[in-house]
Amino acid sequence: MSEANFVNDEESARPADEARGPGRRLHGAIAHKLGTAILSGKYAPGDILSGEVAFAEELQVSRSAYREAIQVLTAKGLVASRPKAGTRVLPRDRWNLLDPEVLGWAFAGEPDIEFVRSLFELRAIVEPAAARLAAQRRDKNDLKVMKDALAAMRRHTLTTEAGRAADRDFHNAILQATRNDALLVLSASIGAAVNWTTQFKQRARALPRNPIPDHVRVYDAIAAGDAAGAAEAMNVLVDLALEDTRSAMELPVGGE
Amino acid sequence: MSEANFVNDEESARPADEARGPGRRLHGAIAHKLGTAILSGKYAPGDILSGEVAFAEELQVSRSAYREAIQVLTAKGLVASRPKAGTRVLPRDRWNLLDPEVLGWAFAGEPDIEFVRSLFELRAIVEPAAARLAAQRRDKNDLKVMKDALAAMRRHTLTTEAGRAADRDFHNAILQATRNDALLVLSASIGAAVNWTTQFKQRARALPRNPIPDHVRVYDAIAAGDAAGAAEAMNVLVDLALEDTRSAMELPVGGE
DNA sequence: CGCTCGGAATATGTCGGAGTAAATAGGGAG
DNA sequence: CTCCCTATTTACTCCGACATATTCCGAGCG
Repeated sequence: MSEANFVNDEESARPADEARGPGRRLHGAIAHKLGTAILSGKYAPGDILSGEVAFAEELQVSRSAYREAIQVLTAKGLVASRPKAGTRVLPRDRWNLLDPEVLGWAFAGEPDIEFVRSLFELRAIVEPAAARLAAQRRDKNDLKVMKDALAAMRRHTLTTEAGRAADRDFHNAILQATRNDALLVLSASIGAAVNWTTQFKQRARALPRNPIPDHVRVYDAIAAGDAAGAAEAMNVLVDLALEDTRSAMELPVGGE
Repeated sequence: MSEANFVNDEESARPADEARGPGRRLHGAIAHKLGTAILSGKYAPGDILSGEVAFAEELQVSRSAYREAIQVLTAKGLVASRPKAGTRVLPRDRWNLLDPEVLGWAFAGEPDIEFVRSLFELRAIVEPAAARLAAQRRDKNDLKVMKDALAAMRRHTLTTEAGRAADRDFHNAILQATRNDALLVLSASIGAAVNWTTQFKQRARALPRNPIPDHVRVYDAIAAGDAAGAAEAMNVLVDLALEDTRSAMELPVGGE
């Protein structure tokens, strides 16, 4: 129906250089620009973003556009505004790091290694438990989605974007099968970690293991309703991914 | 520097006692009103919020105020707006349920039992693992914060707001000690679940166990650096809280 | 009778200005 | 010399108007 693609995900995809023109979602572009600047450390916590008028003039946009962007950042816990005091960057523990858009900003430039480590620890904690719940609660449709994702992973390799998307879909289907809304919100964070794994391994030219069999083991346990087996299989999968990524991270990022 | 306490958050610290008070900014009040309406199910996913002008007239505010509120909801993934098509409520899996403000909206009215269950499952998954990491990484300051929180829990009972705040502080300190930013973001969600536990048990007049000894066991294990013991002790703590809440939830909410 | 193209209506996105609250600096009193 | 009160400056918050993009509907054509 027409409601299917109502959500336009391609917002904030273009830089703000064309701010003057009839761009779409001007404040989205500003928010992207400021968000990446904050996440990359260009603005440190406690720093002040000089006033509305200064920024609006610098970016050649009206104050409203800048203001709406600030509103977005405020809603995500990145900044706080007060009269006379200006807009300040909040300390990191206020940031909503699991917000999909914030994650995108974090991975837009060179993501912080410590943050990637945090994400992998989150995976190692959440995904085995999620696989356990999924084994108990999955229905036929969940299994079909997982099976299709596995097939897509086999068809395209992990070297293609389609393959990585299938990988994310597989992990997402497990979270969906837990019937837990709070866990489902983590899908963006876990997807980012999964994506980072494959992309990083590819960059480091270290693709020592074929991850498909490990995924199949997880699927089989979930399909069989084997909760303990699913948790253990997922544990193995995450541990291997963590190990590969950790060994790859020791090397300098730019291999060439 | 003197910039330390710039973040006087009088909006995220209070749970829901000042729900109707327009103490915040105007657009914040609108966002609260609309957010609670969406979270309570008054607006179902896919529903359209009639145009800006209609709402602005209905609420007796200007379009900008309404618009900024919509911007906040959009940033939290609750709604999406397109020209001519109006503003629609997104499906639940897009909502950022772990956002502190969204959580506050969810608990403002009668929270959904299924959602509370999801939050408790999240606790059961994350907190033992967090205690394990905390036992390995905590420093003296972390232990001091936990000890102070325990003392405050003893001084005030769980029946007072101060006591509940101390309870949340204790669990928060554990997350802080994990040195994991991704886990730290979950503090709001876990704090909401913790708060709900004590408040609900109080309402149901079922306070069968003194939770302090369980907390002390967790603290001792973390202080001793006993990772496995900390995880197990936290496991017991969460299981008991879950059991108590589950048995209380069977009863009708209004005990009188 | 069905499809396509074009115009009009409508809701969103954007802009600049007025009002208000807060922090700082300066002056006066103790 | 120190402390408190007040006035000014500053920057956010709110408001109404304009521009623009998208959708719906109708007319014309095949």
